[in-house]
Amino acid sequence: MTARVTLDLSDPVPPYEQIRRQLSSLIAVGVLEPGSRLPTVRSLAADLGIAAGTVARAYKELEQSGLIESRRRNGTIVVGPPGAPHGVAGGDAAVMAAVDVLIRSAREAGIRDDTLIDLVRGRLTSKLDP
Amino acid sequence: MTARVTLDLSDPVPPYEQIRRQLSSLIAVGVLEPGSRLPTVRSLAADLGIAAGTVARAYKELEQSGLIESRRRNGTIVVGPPGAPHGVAGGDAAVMAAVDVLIRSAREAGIRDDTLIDLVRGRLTSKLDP
DNA sequence: GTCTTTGTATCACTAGATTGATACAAAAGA
DNA sequence: TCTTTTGTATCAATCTAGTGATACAAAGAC
Repeated sequence: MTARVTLDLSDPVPPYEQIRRQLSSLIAVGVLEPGSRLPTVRSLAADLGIAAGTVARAYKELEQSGLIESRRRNGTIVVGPPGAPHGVAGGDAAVMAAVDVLIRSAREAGIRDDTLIDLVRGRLTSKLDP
Repeated sequence: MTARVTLDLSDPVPPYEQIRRQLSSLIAVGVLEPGSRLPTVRSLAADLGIAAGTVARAYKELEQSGLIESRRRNGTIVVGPPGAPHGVAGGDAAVMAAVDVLIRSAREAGIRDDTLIDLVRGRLTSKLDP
């Protein structure tokens, strides 16, 4: 249960952000279910060969996003995604399906992955007002 | 036609990246159609109050993504998105529709915007092998 | 052929981000 | 109550990315 997070030091994305992204999407996908315990900051740091503070930073940001919850001495557990607070598991399934549809149609249209991300981002921000 | 790009200096995202993202999504959405002329690096830089090299960097990355094409003395024009090279306008419309469906279902599920981006990213990378 | 307008390349400076180390704080358990 | 295990805070060192300035190069206009 340790090796679900990987680091690529040649990636320009900094380690704490790699950790954050991977855990975020694992939680969003449902691989990490609410109640799951994450490794302690020290153990994950040791596994990855980095400082504990780096893992702590990733955890902190995930907590601010409402995906996990850290308590001293108790460790860190998954509480999200916050979308289906009443156990409505269908919500996330619908989102996942929508993601897959999007990716398939984007690939068919020949849109690059980076461009697709930009597209979603742009659409998200432009949907704030209306 | 100049003010379609905005800078937010308080945003941690650097200026060149803000420019890149905005133009990328404008092109992907179709607001900037193939053949459109982008402002010159100097004029856009002057409008935004930044150095020309900063705009040039954004343009360079967009060119590497295949979205625009720069020629000396000729300026820079939109050539993409590369998805519908034969004028199949329906391709991008399908992608746009998929994006909207995704955003709507994510909002209904209460998923944060940042988390949604992470989710799409994670799904994109995990879809490389299979 | 010259001039002017465009993008391109380079380079040093600065500012900020990231990290690792260390010390601190809380909370559970013996 | 003492100890241990966890997360948290801090802080300085390093490193890298981003920028602005300047000079260069190509290509069309005249």
